[in-house]
Amino acid sequence: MKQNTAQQILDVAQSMVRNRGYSAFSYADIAKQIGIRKASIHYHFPSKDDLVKELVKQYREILVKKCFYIEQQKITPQKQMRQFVNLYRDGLENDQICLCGMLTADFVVLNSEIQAELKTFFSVTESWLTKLLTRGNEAGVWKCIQSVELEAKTIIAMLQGAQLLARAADNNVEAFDQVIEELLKDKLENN
Amino acid sequence: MKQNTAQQILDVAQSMVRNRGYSAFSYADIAKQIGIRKASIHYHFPSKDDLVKELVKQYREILVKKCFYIEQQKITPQKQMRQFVNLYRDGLENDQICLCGMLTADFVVLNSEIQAELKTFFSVTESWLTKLLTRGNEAGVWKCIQSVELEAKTIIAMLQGAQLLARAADNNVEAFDQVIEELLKDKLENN
DNA sequence: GTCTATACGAGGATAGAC
DNA sequence: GTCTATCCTCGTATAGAC
Repeated sequence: MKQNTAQQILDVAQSMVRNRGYSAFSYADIAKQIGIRKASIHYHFPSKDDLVKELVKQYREILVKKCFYIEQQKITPQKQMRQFVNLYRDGLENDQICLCGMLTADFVVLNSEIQAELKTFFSVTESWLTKLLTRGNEAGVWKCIQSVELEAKTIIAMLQGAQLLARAADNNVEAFDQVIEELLKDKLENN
Repeated sequence: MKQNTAQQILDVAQSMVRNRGYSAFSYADIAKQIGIRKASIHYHFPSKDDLVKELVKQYREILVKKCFYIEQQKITPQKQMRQFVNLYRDGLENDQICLCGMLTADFVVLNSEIQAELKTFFSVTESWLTKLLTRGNEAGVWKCIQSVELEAKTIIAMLQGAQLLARAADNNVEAFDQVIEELLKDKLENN
């Protein structure tokens, strides 16, 4: 049951960043929550930037795995879209918005390596969505009027925006749901 | 040409918050940029929370005025929608996202008074958009399938999300434009 | 209103013992 | 790997002179 300290640090840090952003969490916060000392965290992640960079990288890699899992299921594109949306929705259920959405707000404050990780995150997500939309198009279930790439970008913007709105309504998941259903009504079916 | 110090502080602070968020700007930053001392800022705004609360309040009031101005023009609903969208777009041109979008990311860190100001911001914006959509509906230019309130909420989510995406692409206004045109193509016409 | 001076704690980070 | 101790800077805030 017990995992190694580095991963414990990453887990706690992820939660904190998703709630407070880059500038408002500290090594002291993490140390307190885990029950170790600040210096121990510096052993695993020498600087805050090292930690956050690893955070984004891991977050992205796990998302890619989840997307791959969705992709290889033998279900309709609509159901795959639903599962994708649920990746974002699930976070909200625990009062957490997307790590990369949060950090994008802090974009100007971050060093260029972390910025690059964020760009990769959005690029990867967009590519995956583009593939999904293309499959749906070819199967004749959707008709993307313009380009699938643009449609993908739009869906990502929507997910991020809907999360923000939900947060401003005290993490009201229903607000998120309403917006998503409205915008994706032609692309979803019940799961 | 010279304005009073309090307003100068608010102006600089607004710019900083929209770029770095609540936790990553300081009185020292503002003081430096204006050319006064930290203590002088405390005279005008005793605490950081006082300053930010006033920031949001003023930002909202100015937005309301701009919306009122758009509303009373004798132009089509589509053109009014375009002007509304441009309120958000204009900020991006100067590498600034919406103050309230930024602060919503920091929502958990803020005190309840500031949170309330933010809620008011979204509530006011949503109401205004709802009115616009209703007028467009009644004039027969749009057909909002579901509720106009929901449609309004959706547009706001979209604007916030599109801004975030643009920021992650180094404040690429084109990314913002593409998403907006895609989503509002049936609700806009060229300005 | 603005300044200097200062208090006080927090934040990021390192050295060196265990 | 984790600890104690420590450094140094920054951030928020106040007191009191000008």
